[in-house]
Amino acid sequence: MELSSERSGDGGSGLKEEKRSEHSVGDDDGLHKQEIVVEELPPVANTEKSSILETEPSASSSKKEKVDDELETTKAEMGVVIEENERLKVRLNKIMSEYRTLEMQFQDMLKQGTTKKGEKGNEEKLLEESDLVSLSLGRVGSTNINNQKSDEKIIKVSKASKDDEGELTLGLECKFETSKSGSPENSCEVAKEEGGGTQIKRTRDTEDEVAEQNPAKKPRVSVRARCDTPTMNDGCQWRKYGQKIAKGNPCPRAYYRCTIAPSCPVRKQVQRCAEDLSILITTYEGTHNHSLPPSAIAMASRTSAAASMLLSGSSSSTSATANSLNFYLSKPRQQLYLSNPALSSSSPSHPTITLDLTSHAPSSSSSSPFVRFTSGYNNQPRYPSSSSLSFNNRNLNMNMNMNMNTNILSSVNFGRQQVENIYQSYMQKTNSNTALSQPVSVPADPISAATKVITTDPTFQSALAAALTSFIGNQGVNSSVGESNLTQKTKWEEVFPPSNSSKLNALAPSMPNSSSKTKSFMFLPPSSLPFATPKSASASPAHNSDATN
DNA sequence: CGCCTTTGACCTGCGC
DNA sequence: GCGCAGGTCAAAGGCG
Repeated sequence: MELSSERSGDGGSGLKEEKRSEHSVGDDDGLHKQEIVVEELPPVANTEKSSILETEPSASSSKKEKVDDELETTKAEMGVVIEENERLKVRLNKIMSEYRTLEMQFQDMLKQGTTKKGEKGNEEKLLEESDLVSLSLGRVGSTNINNQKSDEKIIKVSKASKDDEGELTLGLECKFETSKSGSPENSCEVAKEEGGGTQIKRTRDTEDEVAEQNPAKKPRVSVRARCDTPTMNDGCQWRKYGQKIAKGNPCPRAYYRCTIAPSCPVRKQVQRCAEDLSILITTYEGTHNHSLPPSAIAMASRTSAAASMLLSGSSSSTSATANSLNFYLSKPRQQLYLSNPALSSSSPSHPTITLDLTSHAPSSSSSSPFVRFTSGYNNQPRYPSSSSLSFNNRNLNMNMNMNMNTNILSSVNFGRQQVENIYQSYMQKTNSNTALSQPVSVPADPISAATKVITTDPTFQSALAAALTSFIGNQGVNSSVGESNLTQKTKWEEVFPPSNSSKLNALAPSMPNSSSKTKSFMFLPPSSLPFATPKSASASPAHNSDATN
């Protein structure tokens, strides 16, 4: 959405095409998609043949032989496709069986957790949560309060995955239309049903419309990154139009406007973190109304996706309690990562999502690694509008090009087993490729090992980010992602080859064909961080006085 | 000369 | 209503 309308248009049509093909068959998994190809091929071949025969009844024998040859070739190709189809069937069955196993294990874990928590006090509850290395998406506390309910939701999701329209139904229903007539922007319709309760529907044609509806809640995306240069090079051209000393931060805040197009409404604020001057906090606001240079696309898609996520989470007043996402992959003492006060206080009326690409989160007192992001308007009395995506490595480049349906997220939980599976998949891949690198010692505890890898290996971080993103970004609204889909698949398979990715796929029960259906996700190698380059000022010709601070 | 940064003034929203 | 803080405007000056 922050991307150009061109991109939106392209991606949108791509999405639509795929959806159409799904609908035409009424199945939502890759297996049947394959079958589409297989089943549709013969008629085509027959048609060709018959038409040739009919139009040229007096064709020479050589021509007939040619046709026969073509027929043979087609048959051979069909055979290959059928074989491939069979292989995919087997693989899918394996994935499904693994998923069911994992689901059972996870439910057992939840039950055990409920039992234990019933016996322990509040303080121990925190420890319990901490011990559960999980990627939990949902209301903060909801997993504690109502595990039974989340169990039901998970089951609903898995059931929904088998429904015809490729949408999540039953407990969750999500529908994304990439474009509507007259609007290059995306439309998002989210229907949520909680325990047979009311449905919340939301349609968003444009971000501006949302802004009109909630003028005080212009979404913003804030990026925290270590950067020595005055500004991050995000590929765009900016013009400084103001500077202010913000309260609570001695470093001045600089205001920039996008100058690629005169009418572009996108603005950004750049400010050094008061606590750590090496950290640059860049806050983006608005949507580009022009095409972006390639170097800017990555960041734009990232921020726009984060904004979209934020928007999708701010869809309604009730979502304030429902849109909290909480990934944590550590032993956090605090569920929430509180954004930097200097940042968050900048705009209490703006929902802000923070992509934290710094090594250490300011509020993370322990050395315990974490891969966590939180989103939501609640749970943070002081900074009610801020959310954060926080990763424990500066090199982690996770394209947050995802548009989360937080209603889905609220019913998704990753368990320890899943993390282990991710890790093991990663390790398999790593070990298969370690001929060129040093072997990785595998600690006895997979969680410890995973933790170690998370904190040390950007590749795995990217992979994990991919896992999370594919999980939560499946319902892509941002049409720009159509373009990035290939990238995603490629990178994903690099990290988790088909043989190893089954377990990961099993993590996405509601998205049986997540790898091919995921639209809203792209991740880039760490080296492609657009703002990490030493010459980042080239596209941001700012000479901020804050650099002297 | 055009584009950019700087910087003080002004506007606006919010809390008291 | 007032004050504060964030955000924006626009004139002035610098730079290539």
